[in-house]
Amino acid sequence: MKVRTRVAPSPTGDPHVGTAYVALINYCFAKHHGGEFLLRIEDTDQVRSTRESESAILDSLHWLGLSWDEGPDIGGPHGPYRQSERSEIYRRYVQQLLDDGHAFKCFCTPARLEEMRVAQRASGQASRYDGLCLTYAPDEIARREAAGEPFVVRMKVPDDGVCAVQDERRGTIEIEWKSVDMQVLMKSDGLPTYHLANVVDDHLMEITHVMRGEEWVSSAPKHVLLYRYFGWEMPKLIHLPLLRNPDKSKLSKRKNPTGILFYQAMGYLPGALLNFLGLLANSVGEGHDEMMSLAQMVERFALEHIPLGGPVFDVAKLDWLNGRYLREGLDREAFIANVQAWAFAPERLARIAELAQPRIERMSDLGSLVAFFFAGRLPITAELLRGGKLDDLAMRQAFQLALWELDALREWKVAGIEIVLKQIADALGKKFRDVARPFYVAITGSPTSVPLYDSMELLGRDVVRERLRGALDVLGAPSKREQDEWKALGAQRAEAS
RNA sequence: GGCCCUAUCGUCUAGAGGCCUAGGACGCCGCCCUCUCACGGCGGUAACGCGGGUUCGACUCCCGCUGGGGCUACCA
Repeated sequence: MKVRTRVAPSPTGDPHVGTAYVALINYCFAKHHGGEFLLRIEDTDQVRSTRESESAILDSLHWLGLSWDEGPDIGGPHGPYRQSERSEIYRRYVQQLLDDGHAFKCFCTPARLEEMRVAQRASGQASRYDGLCLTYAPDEIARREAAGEPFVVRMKVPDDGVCAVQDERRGTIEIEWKSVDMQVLMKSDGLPTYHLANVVDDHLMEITHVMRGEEWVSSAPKHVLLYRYFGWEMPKLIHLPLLRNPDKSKLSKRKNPTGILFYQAMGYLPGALLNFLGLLANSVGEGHDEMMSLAQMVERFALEHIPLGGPVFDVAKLDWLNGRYLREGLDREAFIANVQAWAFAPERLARIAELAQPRIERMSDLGSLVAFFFAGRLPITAELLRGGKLDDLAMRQAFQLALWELDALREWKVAGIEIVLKQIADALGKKFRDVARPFYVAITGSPTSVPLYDSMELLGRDVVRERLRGALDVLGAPSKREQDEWKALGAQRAEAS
């Protein structure tokens, strides 16, 4: 049987290096065995999923040099490849489970469920649906449904015994059924949850090997059970380690740049980033050069060399590799072409020109005026930040608030950025003019520069986040306690507006 | 709190009972090259978390502890 793997990102934010990591492993494994690799979009979360995010993810993976045999952009024989377009399929399978008595309708309110969980936790129990709606007679269920009560569909889960999950890399993982929750399979909006959609799609798309993040280990029994209920053959399971921050916690943008777009903006070469992820995905044997192409990674790929412990994303090593790509991997022409594409892409250059042209008297003024567009972290000093009217506390609060609110921004555009910064001034009870100054310093490196919002938009969310974090570090990163207090500032603002 | 995963230099890792006085890569330090810097070359620093077993022998197998991580949603 032909090996078929997939990567199934959820389009709920900026493209993440973790997605690329999982995609790379799935790609290498499939291609190493002469199989197929496909991409599926898991956008069943209507609230958080966006089309912008989806295309950003696809673009990023393409930029890295990854390609797929089937996917939402290119189609294929098992489509559609976007879960939001497969609702009818899931509805049918949910109905089948209902008919077979493997699932049931649940009318419990969020409040009741919350109360139940609090009680369970207090008594040292695993959090698990207590089965109330399982006790209703058919006519009771029909009555509630007819009355228009919202409901979800949950899967039935055995009360006793253990579920043996077979992981091709980790061996057998045993989890007691009583610690497995009666998972919601279909939300009250009629859309499936991950668990149902994932199992149905993997089966229909003939996936043979599911290689996914370690965070899914604990819900694997639910998937095993669903395959059993449907009478389908289980694909092989391989749980991949999670990439980590230097402090070993799960890689997060709060602590580290996690966006593929960030590495793009910083001038890393796609091959270098992909190569680096490959180093974390599959150890290179001694005597082999660590610098390798995708084809070489495919060639050398071995399941048993996937690490089990979560590797720290070590930017220093990425930097070294990228340096080699820059000086060994490119001839003079290619180097120039890359620099041109990175720094002087036509639209970007046009925007920068628009900002700079009115503000210069000699073309030689250009360098210092717009240099910050072509830099990573800026060498900001506390003295420079302190030149305005805000004291350290106010500046730190402003930066921290900005970090939070800017992350929550759906669209990274001038308009949204402006609103966020103005609201921060309000929340702090300061004049916007005074609040703006430290932002100019943090973002552009100078209190006087080209317009701030445009600069921020052009720089991109990830680079802005890094610079704000850098400025905050210079003044002193807020303590846990300060952060808790400051969160209220943001909340008050939200209520007021 | 409950359940699960995991554990070799600061970091990524090799190691599948004797080949280990534990190897490689990044980082760091030193030397060389050199108009500076970088590159490059050479050398150095640095690890088997702890305690019990099993065995003639354990970094390698088993158990416990500890550390780290994940999950615990009508998010994925």
